[in-house]
Amino acid sequence: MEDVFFDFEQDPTTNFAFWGQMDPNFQFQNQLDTLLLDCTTVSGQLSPWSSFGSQSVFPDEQLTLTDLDSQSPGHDDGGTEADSSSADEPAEISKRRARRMLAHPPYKIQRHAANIRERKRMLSINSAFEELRCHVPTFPYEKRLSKIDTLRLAIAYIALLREILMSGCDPKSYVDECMKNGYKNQTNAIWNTSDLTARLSWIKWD
DNA sequence: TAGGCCATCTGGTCCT
DNA sequence: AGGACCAGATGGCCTA
Repeated sequence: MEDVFFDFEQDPTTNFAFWGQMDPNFQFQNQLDTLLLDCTTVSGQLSPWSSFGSQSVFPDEQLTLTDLDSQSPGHDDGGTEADSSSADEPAEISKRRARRMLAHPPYKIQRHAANIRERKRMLSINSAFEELRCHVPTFPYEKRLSKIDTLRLAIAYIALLREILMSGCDPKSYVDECMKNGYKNQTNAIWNTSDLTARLSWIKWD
């Protein structure tokens, strides 16, 4: 886990992001989400393949996409490629031919629909991460947790909560005790890697 | 400028 | 057959 930025001396008015605050992109993401929902509806109406019937666009061709050179995604959809006559090798010709096939409108429409679905899926994952960030303890002005840090801290937090439950102690005194005595217990290893007790010391337990 | 993080596109695989 | 899920590739942004 990378170092977590935290400076107790830091002026609260500085521009360090606090995870509890609204993500500056949140509003934009919501708008994008709405847009994607609309697009999904539209793309559902489009139904890329149905609009072209059940007949394959490539009746004679079984495209071997894995054989294609990995063109930089999103930068060459195949439609911009010049028909150079310099490459005579059959393999090269086959590749170019395949790229041209991929540039056919039905494929592009289906791909575009898949991209929209994928973006929507990632948005839902990200919103779940946002929700999770709100449930893990952080320092008051700690930098917004990355996804991987959020997951690791959540795991550590759950482990600590389980220990507190098993101990039957008061949570605050349990954390205080851990801070005082250090990490003698091997079972603490799971959660003490995240400075969790230090973070928890900032929680108002009442 | 390098490295971390992230969004996006993409093709393959699995599932319904 | 089509959608969900996944991982790789890529480029942009930000920070030390």
